[in-house]
Amino acid sequence: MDARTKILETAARLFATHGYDSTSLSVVARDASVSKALIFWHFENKESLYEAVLSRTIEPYHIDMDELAGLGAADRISRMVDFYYDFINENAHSVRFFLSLFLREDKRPDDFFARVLELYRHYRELLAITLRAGQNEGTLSADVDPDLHAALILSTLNGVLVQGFTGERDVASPERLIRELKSSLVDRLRIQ
Amino acid sequence: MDARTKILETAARLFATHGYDSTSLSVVARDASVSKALIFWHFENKESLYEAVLSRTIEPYHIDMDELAGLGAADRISRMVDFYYDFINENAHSVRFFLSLFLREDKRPDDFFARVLELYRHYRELLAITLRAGQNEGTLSADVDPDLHAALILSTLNGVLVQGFTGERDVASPERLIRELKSSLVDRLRIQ
DNA sequence: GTCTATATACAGATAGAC
DNA sequence: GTCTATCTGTATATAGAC
Repeated sequence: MDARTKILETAARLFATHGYDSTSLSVVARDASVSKALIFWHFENKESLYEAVLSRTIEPYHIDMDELAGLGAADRISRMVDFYYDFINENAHSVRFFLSLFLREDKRPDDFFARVLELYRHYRELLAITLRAGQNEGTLSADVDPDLHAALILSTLNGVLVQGFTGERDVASPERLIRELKSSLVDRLRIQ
Repeated sequence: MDARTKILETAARLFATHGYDSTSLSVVARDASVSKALIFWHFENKESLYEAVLSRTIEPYHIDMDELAGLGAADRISRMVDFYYDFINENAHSVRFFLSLFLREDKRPDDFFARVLELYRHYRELLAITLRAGQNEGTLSADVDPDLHAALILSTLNGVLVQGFTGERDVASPERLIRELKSSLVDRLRIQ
């Protein structure tokens, strides 16, 4: 691996765990086994390095809802819930990082946040569209507002993932919570 | 207001918005209109100031579930949901701050986190107890696990508050989400 | 209790050799 | 591309006058 990549990976790990200000370039250099000066040769300054790290981090984020064809609306939603949960698990470190950035008022590079929010909205719209389709087909109960209920499902998913991040899992594992979510917020809408 | 209190309040605001490392004592001193040296006279060092701030922040946190007597189980749960939501709104700044601390791996003073987690568990237990009581009375459906369902309600509440923090409220306001939460996760359990 | 002045360490960033 | 040596600013923290 070349030095530039080594720097990026090391910085990504440190930024994500300690934050921007608490991560000194001296430590990045030491952990990446390069000199501080080399960081400034590859990146204009600390902020540029940070942006390069965010850019790399967000790169694999995408929504790809294939293999949903042929399923009923409720099953499609159920799969979408699993998709979201798997995505969070696969990207746990960076998702946690982005969430912590959202909660801080400073150091929020708007470009990246816009992209994350866009993916988020897109996913919510897919949920809402699927709910509405199920209602129109007559396979899902019509007594919920599709947009509102989609937002609730997403909020619950976020709550479950936050729960996972805080390490509070004595009562209910994330997996059990996801099953209960599906049971209470998806399966109850099914019309036989 | 005495200087010590002024320092504590200024530091609380700055720590909460910018975090520990990004908050310099020079800025705290300037915003509190005191000298840097005075901070060190009142507090041993920056970390002590931080702990004093956390201690003050957490002080008003408590769970006080009065005026629930006489209500049926479902209404009690509904009130508890409102209680949680109101609590978050009243303490939005500090709750947001604590949540962001939970997501970082460093600077987690364990004493305070233990206290916050204890309140959290206590609230969840109150929910679970009330659910179980309703099932035993026959006013709530018995086809959910009380502990698991209580955890799900709490996860959803947390998701709604995170949603509020991220500023994503175009589709659904927190208030509408809370109403949908009650409708889907509480009212559906009612047995007439 | 509160201040000014200062010590000390380390941050981000640059110069210049190789 | 990569290094060592160094500059400059600012951070935490202390000394000592009032």
